[in-house]
Amino acid sequence: MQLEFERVLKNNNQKLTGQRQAIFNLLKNSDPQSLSNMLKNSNNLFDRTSLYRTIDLFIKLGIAERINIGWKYKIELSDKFTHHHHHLTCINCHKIIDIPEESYFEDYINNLAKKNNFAITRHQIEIEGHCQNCKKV
Amino acid sequence: MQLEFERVLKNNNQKLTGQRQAIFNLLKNSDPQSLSNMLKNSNNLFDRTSLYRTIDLFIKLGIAERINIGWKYKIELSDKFTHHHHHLTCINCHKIIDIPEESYFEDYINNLAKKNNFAITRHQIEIEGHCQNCKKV
DNA sequence: GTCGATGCAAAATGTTTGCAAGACC
DNA sequence: GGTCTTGCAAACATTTTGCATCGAC
Repeated sequence: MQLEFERVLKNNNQKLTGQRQAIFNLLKNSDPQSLSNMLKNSNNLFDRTSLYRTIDLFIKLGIAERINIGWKYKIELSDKFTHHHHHLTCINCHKIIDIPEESYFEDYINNLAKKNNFAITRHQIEIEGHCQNCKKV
Repeated sequence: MQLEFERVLKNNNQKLTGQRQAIFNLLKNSDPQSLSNMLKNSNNLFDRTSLYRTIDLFIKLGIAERINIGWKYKIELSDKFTHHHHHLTCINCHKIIDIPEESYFEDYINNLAKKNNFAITRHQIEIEGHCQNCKKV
């Protein structure tokens, strides 16, 4: 995981700086996070500006992904570092449930692309609703 | 379409004001739009604040939907006023291609929700890549 | 006439930019 | 040491809030 991170940076002629490492560490083993949350947890290891620039870089290099949740978005490590998956988002408690990718989705989406003569670089399925707990209310 | 709009407002004890009508008109028969774009086209019929408040209301009432596109988002009328569909977004020319929903995919997602004890209110599939034209480049 | 919706101003929040100083290779 | 990255400050963009006024029902 750490090695893969270093490899991706090197392959793209990008330096491994303390800030980039700190941001990567925050994302590692964590639920998807908002930028403001990451800033709070920065421990002064990086500046707001660097965070924006680094997240931008991580997304370009495919290290991280942006997932949209209602009006907001959060960041998580990409499939390279986890496994390809999608999300069920609870609109009440904001819990995010990972759902594993199933080939059924892939096939469906690839088919769709072919029909439309479209070259996919990324896809995202977001499902919103109420989780088990919040349904009761 | 206009009637359905009025019906939804009335059912929810919401007033049909000039501003809400103007914003609805902007969304009608249009590609998904950003809020800033809608403001530009407001013709001084509504204020920025009202736009935010109205879009918020429209989304709560299921009149409009927010679709996320990379770092930004746009607004379009909901399925009630069009047909349920998803989007292929070209990351080069930013063209948005509508793709119709297919029932077997619905079924699949509903199943997924049942397995996770989750009550779906909305789902969205966003696919990014290069469209037919931009593939050539 | 009542009550909720609006516009305005201003604050809060989120994001980007220019540039000098610092850190990685 | 050269060059890319960073932090800072400040600009810019986006969204929210309080409050007095207005308008739909």
